[in-house]
Amino acid sequence: MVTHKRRQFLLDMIQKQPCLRVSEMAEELDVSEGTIRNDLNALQGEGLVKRVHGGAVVIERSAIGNNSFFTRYDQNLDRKNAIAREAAKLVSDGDSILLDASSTAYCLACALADRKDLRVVTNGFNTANELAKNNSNNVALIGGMVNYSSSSVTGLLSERIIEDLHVQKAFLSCSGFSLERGMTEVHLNEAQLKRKVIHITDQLIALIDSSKFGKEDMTPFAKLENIDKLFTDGEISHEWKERLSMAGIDTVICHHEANATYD
Amino acid sequence: MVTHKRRQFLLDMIQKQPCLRVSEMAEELDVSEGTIRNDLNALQGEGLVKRVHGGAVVIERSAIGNNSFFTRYDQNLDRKNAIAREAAKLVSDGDSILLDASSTAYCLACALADRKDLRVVTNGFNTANELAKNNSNNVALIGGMVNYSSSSVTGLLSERIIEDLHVQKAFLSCSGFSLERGMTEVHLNEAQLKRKVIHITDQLIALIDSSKFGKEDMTPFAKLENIDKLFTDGEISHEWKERLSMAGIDTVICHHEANATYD
DNA sequence: AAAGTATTGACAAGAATCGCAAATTAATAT
DNA sequence: ATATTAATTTGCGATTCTTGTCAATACTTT
Repeated sequence: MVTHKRRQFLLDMIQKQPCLRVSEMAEELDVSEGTIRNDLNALQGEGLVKRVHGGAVVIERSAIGNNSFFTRYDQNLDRKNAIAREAAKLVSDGDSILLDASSTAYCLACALADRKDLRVVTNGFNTANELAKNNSNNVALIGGMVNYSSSSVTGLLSERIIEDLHVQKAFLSCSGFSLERGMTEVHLNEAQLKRKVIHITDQLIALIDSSKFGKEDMTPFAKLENIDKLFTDGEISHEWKERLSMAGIDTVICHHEANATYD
Repeated sequence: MVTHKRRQFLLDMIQKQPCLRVSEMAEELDVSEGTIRNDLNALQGEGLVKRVHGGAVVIERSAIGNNSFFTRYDQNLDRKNAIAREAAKLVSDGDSILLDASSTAYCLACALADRKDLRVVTNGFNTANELAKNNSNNVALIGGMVNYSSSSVTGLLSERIIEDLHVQKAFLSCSGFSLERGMTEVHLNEAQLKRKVIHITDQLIALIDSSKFGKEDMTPFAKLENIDKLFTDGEISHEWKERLSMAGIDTVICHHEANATYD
């Protein structure tokens, strides 16, 4: 309770005066610097601020669309950020990568803010926009039919373009995952696009938060053997951990460092 | 934080006064020149500035702050809305139309909110998003390289896709207009895209607010005889009204509230 | 063209800050 | 009252930032 209040207060402080040192905040609130650091990291986990050396800055939410993308984005944000943080380690300056239109991929895009000279292909508006903020990056948005609710494009135009591209790493999410059918997707269009992606990437990296395991949706697009690396979060069950291991899938479990706050 | 804040501040300084020496900045901010150099190099790494001997210049003035699309959008909003309101009358349910990424086209998109079953092609994020809110519409976003500052896509991908499409009406804006060179555009990419558009549309409808008349920018993309109809606002000078009339251009003057006058 | 001045990147020393993990304290449940 | 869990503090090695120095490079002036 006290901690929650303090964090709200911190948010206010940062908003009003964005050049505070950790030490100043610690003194102001009469707690140790370590606590402030914990708070700042927790707030970062919730996607409310971005840490910078010496403090934190408020995050300005992308201008495009106050639609349902961000409601999806808010769900399980900590898990997604944990996954994004780990997955980001696979990307170096100058890499060519592909991201889908999922909110997890958007988190990854945010986590790549300090990379340079990336060549990015994506079909997500917000992801494209986020990465295009950095002028050294080269961001290609795949064309196609616009889906307002997911802020993405799919369809024939997209698929034909994809065929002519090639990337080192493709980061794909899915709406369901099972050992039998691999990665599955609710929407046919999305799945078709992702199928094509598999053919034009050196590595397929799956970003699958723990809630997706055991669900099977309409359209499968990637079998287990297509997956080069799988990132998931710490909430995954022991059973599934076991199964993935047995299936020989290179799995990374991403724990979020900052514990969830409660009211 | 101090360092992040300082770098933001540096960006501002450079933007406002692009020929500052490192030594001046160092004194102004009360840090060593080495620090300024580090900052400048870091900002260059983020693709925000380009180093030059003695200082740095901004890469793209507009890309620094928040998404500049909406700052452009706010300028002369009345005029744009007047134009959009009139131009919208040309569009009926079920039409296939093309809109560019300009803020005027975005106004038009907003004015088309109550149309149904439109088939739309555009290269502007916000325009696409606005029209895709209506589920009965079919909105295609042209793929290509993302330009953050204008929230649009251009480039080779876009151009190839355009060639395979066809629309009844294309609504294009421009950054300059003269009788000799017709519609001109500051950015080469934009102009190239628009040139292609002319070939795949039955009608070209020009949306040109009065501030553009008499300006000539780098790249021409449409001659007078390409223009089927021209919409502008009431602030246009008598001279230009005369000239357009003499040139035989079908012009519509759009007044803020009252009805438009037709010549 | 040569001399003179300014600016540069690179490096190293020192300071500030960071993340991590273990220890301590507070809160809550048994 | 005691055990358990969450929150905070503390200490320490690692990292990042700042600054000053210095040789190399780029501009200016003569």
